[in-house]
Amino acid sequence: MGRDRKFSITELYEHTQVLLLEVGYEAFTFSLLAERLNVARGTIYKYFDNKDELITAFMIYEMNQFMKKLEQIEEKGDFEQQFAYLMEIIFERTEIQELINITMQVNATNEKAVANQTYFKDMRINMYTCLQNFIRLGKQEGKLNPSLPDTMILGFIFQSVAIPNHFQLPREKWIQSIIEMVSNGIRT
Amino acid sequence: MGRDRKFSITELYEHTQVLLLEVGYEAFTFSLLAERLNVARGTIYKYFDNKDELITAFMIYEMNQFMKKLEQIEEKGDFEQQFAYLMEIIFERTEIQELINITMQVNATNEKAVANQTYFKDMRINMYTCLQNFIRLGKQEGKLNPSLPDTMILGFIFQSVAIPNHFQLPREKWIQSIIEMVSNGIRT
DNA sequence: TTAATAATTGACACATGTGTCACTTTGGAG
DNA sequence: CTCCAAAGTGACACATGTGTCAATTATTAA
Repeated sequence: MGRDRKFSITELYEHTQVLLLEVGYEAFTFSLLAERLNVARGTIYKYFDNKDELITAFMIYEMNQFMKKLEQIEEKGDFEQQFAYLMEIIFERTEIQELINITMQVNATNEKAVANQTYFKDMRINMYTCLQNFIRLGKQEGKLNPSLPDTMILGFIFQSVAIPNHFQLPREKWIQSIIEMVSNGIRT
Repeated sequence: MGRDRKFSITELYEHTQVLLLEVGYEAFTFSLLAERLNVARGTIYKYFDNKDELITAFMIYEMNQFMKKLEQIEEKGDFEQQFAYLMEIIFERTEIQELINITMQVNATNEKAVANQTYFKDMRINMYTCLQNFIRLGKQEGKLNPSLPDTMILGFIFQSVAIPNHFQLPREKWIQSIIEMVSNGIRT
């Protein structure tokens, strides 16, 4: 029994994402979020004790979505196909990298938030180790430079989506240039 | 006449930088800065009307420092020497990129801050155009991939310093890997 | 020593965010 | 229809940041 909810947790997460990208971690408030959800601020406290707990929980949700996609990489055949797939899902969610940076700003003190953050950090490690297979495959197939540390290769790939497009190149040209640079660098 | 100042603008900028990198844009306050400078908060208002004006002024100062170094690139001879020099000064000040991202968060309303921000954005454009010669030289010498847009190459170079070093590789190895990846990509 | 001047201080009034909680609303079970 | 539990509300007390300004302090020219 009990009355119907005015919003689902999924809806809450969606607005959280939009707001976080709009205003950043520090300026994100329960007041703002409540306004977007058309509920009283107090309502949100029924679900999350505070901002840090909410944001860390949101990021776990977000990372899970991404991991589901990421895990499919193993079914994609050889290195070339896996590489193409990885770039595809990264550019499908260019905001993930930014959200991760925002989440890194969280300095949790609340117990649940600390637990969430620890869990979230483990997920990042998991992501890297999950992709180690992909890197290893690339090196085995002689496609990746074996002298580069695996983690640096991964960091490089994920960082590349953050390259600014100040001069308003068409998105397709932008993506294509990045993939070319990640693959072969800037030199001839 | 008049009494001696308790701090110079340069000192103020130094503490501003440290604080901005420590706590980020939103959490940066005059209270915090005043504490670091061992003065009353009110004192800072004699020099800057508010946080946005201070941060934008600081970034102009910071960019000027960097530009002084950057402009020397033309005296460095051929493309290879210029490239080495550019990477050297970028890694000498890895924080510049982060500070630029922080400054991008400023949403100035105050008149002086808006003017500063406009000026700051012009400086970035200047930096890019100043480096266009460098890119052009590289392409002329047949060292840079001519199919890549100049601005993308520059964005790629500057973005690369932000690659995280989560797994604590020694700094030298980290820098060396980045330069290798920027130059030749991750593939063999 | 004193007057002029500039730097500094700290209290004040205001604004915004936080976490809590007694109270209200809603909807289904009986 | 009545009652209960879950969901939602909004006011309260508190905390922290902002911008201002009259008063205080330090320095030096005369």
